[in-house]
Order: sequence, then C-alpha cells, then structure tokens
Amino acid sequence: MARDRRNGATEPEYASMGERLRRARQARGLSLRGLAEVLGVSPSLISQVENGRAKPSVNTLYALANELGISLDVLLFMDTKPPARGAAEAGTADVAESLDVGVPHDPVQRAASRTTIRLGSGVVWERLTTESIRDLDFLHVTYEVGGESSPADAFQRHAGQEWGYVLSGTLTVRIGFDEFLLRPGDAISFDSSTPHRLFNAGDTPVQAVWFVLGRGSARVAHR
Amino acid sequence: MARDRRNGATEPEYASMGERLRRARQARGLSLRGLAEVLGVSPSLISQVENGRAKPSVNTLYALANELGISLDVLLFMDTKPPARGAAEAGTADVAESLDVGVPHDPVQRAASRTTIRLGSGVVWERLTTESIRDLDFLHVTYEVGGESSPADAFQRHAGQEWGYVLSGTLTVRIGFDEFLLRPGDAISFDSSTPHRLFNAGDTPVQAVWFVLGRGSARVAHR
DNA sequence: CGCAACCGTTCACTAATGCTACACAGCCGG
DNA sequence: CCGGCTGTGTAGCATTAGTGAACGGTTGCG
Repeated sequence: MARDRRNGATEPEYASMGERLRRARQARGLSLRGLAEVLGVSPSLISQVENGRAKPSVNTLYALANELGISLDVLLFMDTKPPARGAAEAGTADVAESLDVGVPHDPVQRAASRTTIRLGSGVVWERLTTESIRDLDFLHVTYEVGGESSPADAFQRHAGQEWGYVLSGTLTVRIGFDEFLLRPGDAISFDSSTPHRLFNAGDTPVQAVWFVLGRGSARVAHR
Repeated sequence: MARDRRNGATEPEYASMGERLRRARQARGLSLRGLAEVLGVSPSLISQVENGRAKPSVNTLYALANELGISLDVLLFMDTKPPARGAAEAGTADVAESLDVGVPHDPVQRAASRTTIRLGSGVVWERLTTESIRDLDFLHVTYEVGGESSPADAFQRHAGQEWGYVLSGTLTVRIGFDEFLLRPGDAISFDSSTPHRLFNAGDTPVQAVWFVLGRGSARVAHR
C-alpha cells in the first residue's frame, strides 16, 4: 500500500513547534495566562501546546500565529525547511546579542536634520539615527542618475550583512555574478562579504532605505 | 477601545483557503481520490475542506501543504495572494505563482509577492525578506487609520532593538513616557525592552519600513 | 514570618469535531 | 446498457481539543 510517506514527515514536530511558540510569547513579554485571555482559550491549553502535550486546532494555531506575529511556515516547517544561505544564518543572533550597547538619547531623527555625507560618485548617505552606532548603519541613500557605489570594475566587499528597501527609482544590484533590478517597494538582503555593486542605471534618482550590520568588525565578537 | 478580543476576529477564512487548495491540487493534475490516498485520508474529507465545509486538523493541513508544496502562510492568511503582475493567463498564472513558494536562495523580495500577516488591530506586516530569519525582522508595516500595535492600555515589551522609517502618514510612537510624532521621512530607533506602543492617530494609513533585531534572543527580565 | 498574587504544570473529564463509510449524481469511452 | 472515472452530501462514530480545578514554585508586600 502507498500508505507510508516517502517524503518523510507528514506530521509537524509539535515539540519544536511548542518551543518556538514559547519563545515568541516570552519575547513579547506575554504571560501564559495573558495570552490565553487574549485568544479566549484556557491557560492550560497553551501550556500543553508549548510542551508538545497537545495539538492545537487550526483555529487556535492561526490565532496564536496571528497574535504573536509569527509565520506559520517557520512554526510548522522549520525542521524540514531547506537551510538558508548567506545572509540568513550568518550569525545574526550573535550580532543581536552584542548590540545592546548604547541607547540613543533622542530616538527620533527628523527628516529635515539628517547628517549627510556626499560620496564621490553620485551617492548621498543620510544617517537615520541621531548618533552613530558601532557596527550599525541605518541610512537613507540616494543614487543620482548614473550614481554608483563603486566603479564598474571594482566591487565592494566588507564584513557584515545588509538589507535594503527601494523607495523610488530603479536600482541595479550586482551580487557576485547575479544582477537584480529593484523597483520601488522591492527589498533585498545579502551578505556583504559577497562582492557587490549598486548603481543607478535608470533615468531618475534612486532613493532607498538601507540597513548595514557589522560593517566595522570582521565578526562582531560576542560576549 | 479595542475590538472584540474573545472570538471571531482571529479565524482563517476556510472558504478561500479551500479554493487555493483546490487550485493547487488541480494544477498538479491530482484527482481528489488520488491525493486522498497519498495522504491517507478519505476523499470526502478533501472535498469538504476544499469547499469550506470542513476544517482540517493541523496534521492534515500540514500534510496537505507538504504534499502540494504550498506555503501555509499563503494558505491561511487570506490576503497573501499577490496580484499577478502582467500575468499572461489568469488561471494558470495564479496557480503557478502560488505554487513556487519554495524559491530558494533569492536575495530579492519583490513588492508584489510579499508574505503578509494581518494583525488584529489594523496592522499589517509584510516581510521584506524572502525567508524568515531568526532574531531578525525586516518589515513593511501598515497601520490603518486607528491601527495600533497594542491596545491603549497595553504596551509592547520584548527583547532586541528596532529601527523604523516612516514612508507615509503620521505615526505616533510612545516609548516609555515619551511620545513622538513621526512624519514621512522621519526615523526612529529604540530599545525594544522599553515599553512601547505605536499607533496611527491620523486620518490616513501609515506606511513604514521596520527593522527589528534580536526579538527572540534574550528574554526580557521580568520586573 | 505569613499572605497574596502571580507564574507554569498536571490530570481527568467532556463537549466538540475531524474523519470515515457509504450512497449518490454527473461525465466519458466502449 | 455497462464499468470507471470525477466530485458531492449525510449520518454517525471515534478521536481529541479544550476546560477547570488543583498543584508546587517564586516574587513582593505589610
């Protein structure tokens, strides 16, 4: 009979799912009873689910994911998912842990009063934080028409990872041997150690929000 | 005042979920009975699920998604269906798009195909990365008019730090006892362990890019 | 030191429902 | 007419998701 599965598990691993749920809940500072009341279920149910002793219904699982803002896919498929490459797994946890240095006095950086750096080749960086932070850049970037992060024959390569979101214009990104065209609303994330080059091949300026992590040190030391 | 917290609001739309399932199955050329046998369930169950007459258990839903290679997020969260961009043929294009969820190693997250999570209180999260990453969220956030990250009397509090950039609308941010009004172009960064609450007190939706780091890593000390 | 108010965990019971079995209607080629 | 395929409804049973009360462990206050 074809009853047994060839593709391995047909059943989610409720144990690890419970752990992920627990961590998500605790990260939100929610108590077991508090979350239970919001969802309209009993606290014991959530406890049992988190400990893998009970399997929630789709309704409650949905509500759970919804309330905690967590993806159902990572919740259920985490173990069977293909491994992430590059930017994904590359020690973001370490970076995050060592980042607790320094909380800015003024959290708000107004659009009008940004610190601006004009780079040579048609690129403008505007800092989106009120003070500079070690190993972290939160930037508003403008690529003038023809602007480029580096000459056509020279690629950037540095430590860290970066994430970008294009506000307007069309930004061309080369990462390794791959080339991507980012239009407004598109986002990108990649490991900065992969040679990359960003330029504006369009006919309107490109504006984007950029987030660079761990640029300074080879690998942010932890602990 | 928050909306009804108890029941109702947090429930997947089984009707549209059934439609997506049906199209995914048909796109694979699977008959109802054929799929049923592979999964080890009865054909009538699948028929009922596809017609929204029955709610599957987590087990069968998982097996279903697994076998059809479809994402649980697009399956359950109703508004995850991205509008086809320049689609040639309606039916097949839709199905094809919803089926290629497993695109691996793509650094680019297109605006049209973001994974979307609709939170209860007028807040929509759209993931700006192609895969979910531990301890890191890169998000496009929408606060509907009156939308709020948490009820007026409940503040968020979790591990990590976050950075935000407002694209449009006016976002009110309360951090501890301070309140800030963010207009388009303004940015903010703060420690997530400080109680905070974000809401849209304006009369237009707020759109923002958000970056959260280390949400799941360390647990916040409890008082 | 109580005492209270939280926290999460356990366990037996039951109300709810996921699922099956079976019968049914429609369509096609022989 | 078949025999085989498609998907559909219904009745009912077996499973289980969910409850509520009790438990032990911390924390903080008077």
